[in-house]
Amino acid sequence: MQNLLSNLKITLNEKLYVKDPETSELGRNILKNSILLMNEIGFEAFTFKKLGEKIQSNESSIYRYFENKHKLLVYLTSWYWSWMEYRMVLATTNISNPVEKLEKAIKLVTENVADDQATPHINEEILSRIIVEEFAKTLMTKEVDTENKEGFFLVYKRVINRIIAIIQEVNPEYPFAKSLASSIVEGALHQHFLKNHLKTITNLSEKECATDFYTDMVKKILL
Amino acid sequence: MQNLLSNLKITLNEKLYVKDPETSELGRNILKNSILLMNEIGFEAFTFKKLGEKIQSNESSIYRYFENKHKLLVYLTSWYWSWMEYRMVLATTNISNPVEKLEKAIKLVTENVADDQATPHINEEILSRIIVEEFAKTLMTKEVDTENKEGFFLVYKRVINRIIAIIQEVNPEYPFAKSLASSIVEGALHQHFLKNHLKTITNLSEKECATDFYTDMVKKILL
DNA sequence: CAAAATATGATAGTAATACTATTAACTTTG
DNA sequence: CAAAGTTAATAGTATTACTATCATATTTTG
Repeated sequence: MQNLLSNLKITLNEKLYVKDPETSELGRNILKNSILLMNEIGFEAFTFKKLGEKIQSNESSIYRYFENKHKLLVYLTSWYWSWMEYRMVLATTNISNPVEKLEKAIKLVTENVADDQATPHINEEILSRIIVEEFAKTLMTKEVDTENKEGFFLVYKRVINRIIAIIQEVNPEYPFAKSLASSIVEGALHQHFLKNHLKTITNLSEKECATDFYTDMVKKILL
Repeated sequence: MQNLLSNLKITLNEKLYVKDPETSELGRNILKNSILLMNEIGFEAFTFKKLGEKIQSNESSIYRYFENKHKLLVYLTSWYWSWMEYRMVLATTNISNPVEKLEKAIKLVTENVADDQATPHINEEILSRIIVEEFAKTLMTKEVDTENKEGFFLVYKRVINRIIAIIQEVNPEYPFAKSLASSIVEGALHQHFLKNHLKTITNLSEKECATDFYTDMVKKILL
């Protein structure tokens, strides 16, 4: 899988950037360090000026890659969901049993993420923390409808649509396949957030992941 | 119920405000119009200056009630959850059958909200839209742990704890009561968000609410 | 009812943010 | 080697998120 991944370039919606950050050293440096800095200080306190200082480059150079920090966040989260989709395809193709397929897909979107060595400039473990803490902010803006039309959230929706398809394979009679799939993906992030910050209203503890909760849920609902 | 509510003053954590907005005409005006303005232009574009213009008052006067717009949002969302808790208590006390109790609680947190005439300065219908679009932002900050310790999210957690207790009454063997309860409350908001903006990944349509989806889910999981 | 306390309004000012524009230096490529 | 493109450095603007001060209006209370 590492070999496969190292040949795969994750290509994202061109509207997300001014200049493709994967095509230059500075661009990859922006990606790498924006993940680190955003994880350290949070999206609100994150600025291109601070990032410039961190990578010993200039604010204005970063603006040549991304229009603003919102689009950078959408880029990073799209990258994550694209990587997730790739792994989901790998994990579920050639598995004939739909239940097993669903279990694998759920495991992927609910478990704790480890760094994938195949992408040296992206630390997936840290990126997944940003997804837990900040992903909702990419959607919750007044521009969500415009940006949705421009395809900013296509990758995210594609991941959910794959899960919807598997749910329908498992039980074609179930009437809420879409809501169930989106609940699992969003809900898993939320449970991880709660385990980090509001521990009293989740059953997940310290290093536990949300897989058991959602696997149990899905089986009881669909089987 | 309207009579009961008109005698009930919703009292919130004193750390959320500088001066209690419920104690003056200007304060109530700030609450009323911050809900309207935030719904119109969204939390990011919302400023105390714009609110001042809207209510024909001064920016600096608003700062005498709230330190910043984040705390105002936490105040408004706490108000909402407090109102929700009150209605939940009313709807579930004296009902002996736990399943029926759970159904009523789920209905409350998943259905579309209508304005409650008992509170003239708060439009609950519009406030509920702000909850759907902005609530996650009250939690997703770098200060969440400090603010949680200061009790900013107590009301929200209390609503969830009431649902946890009912779930445990219905099925004491179920091992994920906490995660299920928090999933329902957060998930319902998210499904409403999707129905407004990303319609393809939810089964809810136009004016539909999330009650059927979650009632079905909970019954299959717990019974 | 007068003095004191409090609430509000108006204005000014500051530091930081989120950019845009310009110019210069350096690097790559045809 | 000249042209084109990339990056760095600097400066500048409008807006935001406040803080401080002072005047005035209103309310409280002794």
